[in-house]
Amino acid sequence: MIETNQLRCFIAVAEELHFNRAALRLNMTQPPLSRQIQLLETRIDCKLFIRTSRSVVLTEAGKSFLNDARRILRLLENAQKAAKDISLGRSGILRCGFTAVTANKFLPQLISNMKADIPNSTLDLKEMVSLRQITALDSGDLDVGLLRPLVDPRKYQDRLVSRERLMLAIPAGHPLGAREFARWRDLDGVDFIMYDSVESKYFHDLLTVFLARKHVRPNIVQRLTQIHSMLSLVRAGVGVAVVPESARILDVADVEYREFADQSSPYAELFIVWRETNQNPLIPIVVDIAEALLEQASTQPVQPR
Amino acid sequence: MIETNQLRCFIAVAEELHFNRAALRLNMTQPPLSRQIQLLETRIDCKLFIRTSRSVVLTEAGKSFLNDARRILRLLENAQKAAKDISLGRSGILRCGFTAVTANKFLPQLISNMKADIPNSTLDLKEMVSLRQITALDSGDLDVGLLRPLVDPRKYQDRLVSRERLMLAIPAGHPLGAREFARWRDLDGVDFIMYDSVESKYFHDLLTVFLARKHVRPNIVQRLTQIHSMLSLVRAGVGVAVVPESARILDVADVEYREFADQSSPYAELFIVWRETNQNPLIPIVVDIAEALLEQASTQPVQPR
DNA sequence: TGTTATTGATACAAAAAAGGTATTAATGAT
DNA sequence: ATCATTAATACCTTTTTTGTATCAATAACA
Repeated sequence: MIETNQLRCFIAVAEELHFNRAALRLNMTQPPLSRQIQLLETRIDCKLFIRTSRSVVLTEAGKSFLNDARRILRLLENAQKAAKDISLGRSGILRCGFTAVTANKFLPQLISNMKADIPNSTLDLKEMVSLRQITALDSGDLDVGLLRPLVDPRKYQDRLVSRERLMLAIPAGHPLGAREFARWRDLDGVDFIMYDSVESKYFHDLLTVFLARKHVRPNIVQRLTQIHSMLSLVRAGVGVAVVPESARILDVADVEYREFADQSSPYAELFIVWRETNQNPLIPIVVDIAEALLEQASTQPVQPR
Repeated sequence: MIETNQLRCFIAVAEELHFNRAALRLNMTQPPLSRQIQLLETRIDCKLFIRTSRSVVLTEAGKSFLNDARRILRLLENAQKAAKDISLGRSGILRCGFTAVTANKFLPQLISNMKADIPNSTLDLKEMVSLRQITALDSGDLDVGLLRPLVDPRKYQDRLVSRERLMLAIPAGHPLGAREFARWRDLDGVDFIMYDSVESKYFHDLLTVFLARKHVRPNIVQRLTQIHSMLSLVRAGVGVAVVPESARILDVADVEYREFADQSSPYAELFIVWRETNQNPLIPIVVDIAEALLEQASTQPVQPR
């Protein structure tokens, strides 16, 4: 069976294309190196180098194997480091799902706080819609998810980690900008850019329910998924939109924001969710960090740049 | 440094959670297995198992390392297999130059036979004129070339892979279409579409030499490079042309073809060419396949669609 | 509570593998 | 034709791994 030492020998020779220099680099002499390479070649049962007594070149098979050998050694080092870090309780890898909206404000903060508190930890981030995150939690592809509230509490633990006000986004100079605070009833009949009912189900439902309760019927001119696209249309004067506060970070020119005066205005909530059975020691740590962010956020509102 | 053998030992113990059973599975005795695991633990510098003298359990670090160890061994096996496959020519990349005319008939057959015989192989096709292919073979940019005979036999290996008759292409209703077989002498003074002397040097020289020997002087009204363009002009009634049999595949409407009665009529030959020093294991295989196509072709002439 | 059976660790000798030195064989350069 | 370079081979030494015998710890059971 192939040993990693042979991989190291092979990589050295492949990089130097010279047995003597390679041996020097490996702190050994040339003959045993030659034999290690021969051994390797008999084990995988194919020539890796073409040697004339004057030069050494990689075969096609050798090139392929060089790639793989490098990758394998890299993986081995990572595995080693990961195991040690875990044993020191210091870190490890946390696979974390997130939804596109999260990326605006919450995620950057989470990442930087994670780095500060647990320097050796790795957040393995994967963007996926809330529902997909749930299945990934089940299959073990994710350790935690950052998603909108739609979770079956029997199987999952969750904590609220972000709670943002919704704001009115209007093009500069729009009549609704005259007031310092927006009023919901003013949206009645106004050209309005709405969330897609499938792709952005959470925001769609949130707004639809709230508008219906307020008996306000804006004139929906477009349905979109990406908040960024919505703001572009707002800027173009297609209509107004209601977006979470963190959308300000996108910093779209010529778009202004107004808070709603009405204190009953809905919040967009974000939860961190994980399976109770998942033993990853980073989970309680990241949950703490994420919860701490909620408190920070409530005292320090988003400012436009 | 960690050796793959230690990974195998570790996986066995992690799966059996029992040193004796694991040792049995590894065809060894328990004491050396214990020491291998200890060695592994000192090398990655963390405990992988919690052993009471009665039971063995994985630590968190051990669980992480088990995942990685399995993945690494799997990768190693795949790497081994991939390298061997390439060396056997069961997979890999063959960079193959071809001339535009080749693409009509020969190349599609070659590609489909390659796919059938060596499913994992990739033909990396690059269209270039014969001369350019030669320089590309020298520089190592190509493994094989499909080109017209103009090769210095000292540096290259070559094999004939295609041999086609030239045919007369005429617009429907042209007087020369009256006969079932064309005669070269009938071309004397006839409006004729000729090959470009530079870009289509091979066909140009072939025809020029042959016509001169027959003392036939057609009236050359146009010089072109692309056979397809020539046939378009034939169709438009600009003149007649002499094209390789495989041009029929282009299936230009209102153009008819006549074989030459004269058995001495020239052939258009195609060779597969490679450098003897090129070790790509796919070369002998593709050469075989290409040669086999010649035999097929000689018994099965091109039919118009 | 004492005995036994089970199980991983340790000690030491034997075997295998890897490494080192000296030399050979092949070949490009002079 | 000779020399220099370079990978392979032969042979010996050192290191590593393995196996046998045994120990130490402990759970099971009488």
